[in-house]
Amino acid sequence: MQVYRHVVAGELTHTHVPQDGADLDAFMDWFSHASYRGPIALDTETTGLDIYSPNYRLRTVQFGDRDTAWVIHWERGGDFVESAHCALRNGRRFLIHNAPFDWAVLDRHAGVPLESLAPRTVDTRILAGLVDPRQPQEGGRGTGLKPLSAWYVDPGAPDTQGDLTAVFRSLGLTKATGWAGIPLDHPTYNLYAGLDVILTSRLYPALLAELDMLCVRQRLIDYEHEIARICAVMQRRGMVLDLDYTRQLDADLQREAEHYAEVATTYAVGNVNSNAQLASALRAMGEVIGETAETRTKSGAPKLDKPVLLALADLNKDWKRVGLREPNPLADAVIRSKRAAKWRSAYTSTFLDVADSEGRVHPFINSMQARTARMSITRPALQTLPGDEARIRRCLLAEPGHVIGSTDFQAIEMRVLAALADVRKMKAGFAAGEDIHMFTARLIVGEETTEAHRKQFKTVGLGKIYGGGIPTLARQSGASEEATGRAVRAYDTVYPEIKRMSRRWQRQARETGLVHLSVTGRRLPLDRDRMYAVVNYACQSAARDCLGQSLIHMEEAGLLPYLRLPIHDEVVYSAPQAESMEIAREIERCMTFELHGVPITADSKVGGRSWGSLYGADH
DNA sequence: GTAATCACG
DNA sequence: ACGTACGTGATTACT
Repeated sequence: MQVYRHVVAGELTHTHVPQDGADLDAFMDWFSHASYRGPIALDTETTGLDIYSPNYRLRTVQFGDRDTAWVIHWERGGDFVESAHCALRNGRRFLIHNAPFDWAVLDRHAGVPLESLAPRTVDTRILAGLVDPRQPQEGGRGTGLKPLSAWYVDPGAPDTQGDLTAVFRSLGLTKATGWAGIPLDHPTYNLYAGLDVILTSRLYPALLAELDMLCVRQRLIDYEHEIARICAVMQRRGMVLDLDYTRQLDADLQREAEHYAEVATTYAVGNVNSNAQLASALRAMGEVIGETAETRTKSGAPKLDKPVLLALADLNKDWKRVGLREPNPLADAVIRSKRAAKWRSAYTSTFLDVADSEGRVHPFINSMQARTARMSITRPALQTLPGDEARIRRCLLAEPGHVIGSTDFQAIEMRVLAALADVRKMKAGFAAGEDIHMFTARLIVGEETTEAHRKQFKTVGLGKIYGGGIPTLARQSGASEEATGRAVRAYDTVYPEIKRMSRRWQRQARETGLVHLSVTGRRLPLDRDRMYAVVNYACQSAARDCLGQSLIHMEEAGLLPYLRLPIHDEVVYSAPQAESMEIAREIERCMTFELHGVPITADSKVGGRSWGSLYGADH
């Protein structure tokens, strides 16, 4: 038996690394008596993050409590696999920090279905996020194992991941190759593998005590674990990639990027991503850029973003000729080259990189990422695919014989605002089934309300949710500050409860440590200099919890196998063509309920085989 | 690492 | 006292 000793918070800990059958028997003996010591921490070390690539390997599985860890070398196969497998399947409850990752690894590479593991998992990352969702750079304690261990367990706890990258370098490996290349018996690798479970184990009682002290309800903790599990099922299912189309588009975009980059070089811009080169070249052509404060960035450089370049190229935001000026050919070439290169690197190339051997992408869904617990999707970032044309979304398909559907909440944040701030007239509008922005416009303008009025008050409503001021709203809408000011004052007159509730929430937060307690009991920390953001946080998090509750309804209704992605106020799914309308109706039903007397409603679109069929020119 | 940029709700 | 646009992921240039 290899044993490593390490002092954690002044106490000696032991990390055991079994070398033979007798050592594994000792592990099983420890494991079978571990029930006296509460839930066991569980972790894995693997060859990297590309869980779905064909040469991915599970290297070790670690188990531990507050002073003892066992690092089982899964990679050695035979009895090592047998022992770890036996422990994993024995029905015991486990603590995992960031469980969705280990669920996915163990489901795919250890034959432990997430249906078996997830219901007996407590995720310490979820617990930490319910205490304080902020990252260290936002003034929080973070939700990573390292910052949390430093806060709750031992300020001197090693940065097990960070320190290992230094070890990788000393072995001639990199961050990318180290996890796969480090020898299985490397002492630091094994010690740190063990420390991860020891730290997780020690985090647990500290977080439980904190949650208890803060009166965070168990119902919320359970709810988040269910949502995490549902999202893990969606990740495991993944989404079909149209490989031929994606390869073709990737090549087309590469040609497009290179062609326009070539054009840019004829204007002395050798690198279209260098704004310094671009600024001097545009000035040499006689263009006026960065002359006023508004046309410069924070650091004083001339602003050269998409709106600026589109205007120079005489294009509107739909990339159509305006006819206001002679198009600047350099600006035109640079935006086209940059867009093609970005679409390729962010989308098509990533799709091809992360696809599994069957051509499916399995995006990582972080079910409580933002401060408001909004979800995020990465590898690839499927929440941020271009919506103005369908080319990128066409890469993603429904299953064979299925079609893509999308059901979204209708104006969810406005409804949530009406419900939470108890906005009397707004609630009446929703209760009457009205289009809320038209309803508002009619309340203020009267009979002669036009589509332009609707648009104006929609902007004001969005401004209320974001906490925007008159100058920002005016800039957004293009209207004058006078007109915008009048519209905002009229809005405040018909819906006075919003401002009142904002002040009340801010006052309450000042009395309770700058934390707003959401309608679901979630703790939303506020920044002292941005207290006005409480309205946004309350609405955004309540809207997120509406989606979370809907996902739970959908699972209960047997719809989880169809679900593919949660996108803030929308779910995307793949449904058998013949039943697609019925499934869409069922999903709508799962997204329909009341919140404080305000109807929350949903609306579906059902398309063809590709996600792109719901977007752009195809639609 | 920070800033700038661009993609989304 | 007043007013403040919110939340993400990803890439690239530059220090």
